[in-house]
Amino acid sequence: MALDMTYFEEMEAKIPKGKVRTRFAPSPTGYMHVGNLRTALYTWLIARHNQGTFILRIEDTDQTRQVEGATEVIYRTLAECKLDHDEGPDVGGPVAPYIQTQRRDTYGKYARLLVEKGHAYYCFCEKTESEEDSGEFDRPDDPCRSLDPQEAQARVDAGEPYVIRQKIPHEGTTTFHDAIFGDITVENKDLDDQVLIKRDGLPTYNFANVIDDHLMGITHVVRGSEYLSSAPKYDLLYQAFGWDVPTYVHCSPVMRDAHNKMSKRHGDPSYEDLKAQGYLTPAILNYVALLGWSPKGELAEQEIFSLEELVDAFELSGISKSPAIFDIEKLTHFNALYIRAMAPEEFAQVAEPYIRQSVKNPKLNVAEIAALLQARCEKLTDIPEKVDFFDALPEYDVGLFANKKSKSTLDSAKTLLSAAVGMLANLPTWNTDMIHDSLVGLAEGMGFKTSTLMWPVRIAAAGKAVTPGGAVEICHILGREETVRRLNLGLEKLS
RNA sequence: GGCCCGGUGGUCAAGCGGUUAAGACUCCGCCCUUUCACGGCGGCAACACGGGUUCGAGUCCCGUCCGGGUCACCA
Repeated sequence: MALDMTYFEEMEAKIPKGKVRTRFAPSPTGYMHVGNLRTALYTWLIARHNQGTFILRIEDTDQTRQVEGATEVIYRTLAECKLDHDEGPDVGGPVAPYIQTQRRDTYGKYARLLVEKGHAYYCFCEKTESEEDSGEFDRPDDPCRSLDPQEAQARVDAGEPYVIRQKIPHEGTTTFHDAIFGDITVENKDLDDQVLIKRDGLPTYNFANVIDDHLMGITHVVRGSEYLSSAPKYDLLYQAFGWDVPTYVHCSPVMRDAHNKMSKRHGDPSYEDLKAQGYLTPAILNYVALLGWSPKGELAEQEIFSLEELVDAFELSGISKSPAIFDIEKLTHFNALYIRAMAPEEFAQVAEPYIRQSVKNPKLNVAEIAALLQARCEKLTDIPEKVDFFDALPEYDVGLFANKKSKSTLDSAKTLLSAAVGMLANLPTWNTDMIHDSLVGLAEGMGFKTSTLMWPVRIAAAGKAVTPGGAVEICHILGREETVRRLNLGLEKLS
């Protein structure tokens, strides 16, 4: 049966040309780990930096590893991160479909084309299990490689199971170019005749990639450096078809420590985990962008980048060759910076649910509490334990009233607290300025340092040594009645 | 084991033949201060090792060591 060449011509005619086109091509096998997110980000940045097109393609050729809901996580993550795609399964596009299992026929046709051209062959050998004998490194030549094409075709027509393998030259070398690593040359004899079409008729990852990347007009192939060693086989495939080779962008992995990649297995956080841990999406993206990439020139010292700024600044030459260890402490620092940079109202909004986890009393002003928190939390999840005392005065020891830095002793605390209660109970207006000025005035009038008075007031009001905000803010938030009640309780302790 | 890639402070990193080897995180000290933070100032700390090339090498070459990847009908 002869191949229908018009099919290939039609496919070829659909390929968009002239613009940068990149693709994020996850396999729906799990969740978005940090390395994945970074790959998506870099891929998107290359497209946007060059006013190009960003495509989402789902690589689901492994039937045995489908995970339910995995594609939804991908869509959701990209959307939350604002890594919008121009083409994809959900939005369509000129080279649809964008799900590999729906392109099944295409791969078979191209594989047969390759067989016809003499760059691939049918192989009828039994499934080879990975041979454990590590002593032997010379792979025996596949007998099917030299089978007569007529005979092979006859066996295929007879329904015998087969795979299609790439026929790689035994002689010579192959040199491919990578935007990060430069030119890399390998001996062809070190390359094996990899499977292109599996026994189940579906393509292998490597083959599907080449076909789809070409047919979708992809100009920059961004992927992990673990694919570096299969890149020469890709080049050979492109050559066999007579196609232009895209620009390879191989990125070194994001590591959990010096020896291991980030992985679900080790319990390393995914994007969603990080969010649940109180990290902000823009902070995560900003940090992840800098893990393995750094800006050049003028911008070399800048660390804080919005997505828009990244689009401007992103250059392939800034991508690092060596792996980068994910440092949660530095991410935390970025997160803190992002929190502090938020408008107060915006922060109050995102902080509210966390504040309400421990502050149930509806009379307490959330915005006011949030204002105390903004410079004092690095993650949103830090919030609940910091503000629990607003709802309920914790048990505390009378010894807390003594503090040498504030020059507060149990005696001074008793004297000052007593005076403070009386004064606060009769303040004409309950606002922070009034509370502040009268407290400061009181201390001065009694010949004490301000801090010597503020310390016991705050301890009595909050019941803990470390609090967000000072005595004045805490008293104001609690309200006069509750403040007076708590201060009197403190006085009792001191008696 | 073969092949490929990498190696600047604990971490992220700038550096592109001549620099006192940036900057950030962490840690420490000081200042500010109403506790804690924030903010400001200062400090500790690095070119894996050995040979070349060169007037001069973190920067170029070779070797060693260390680390990673790959050698699937997984991606």
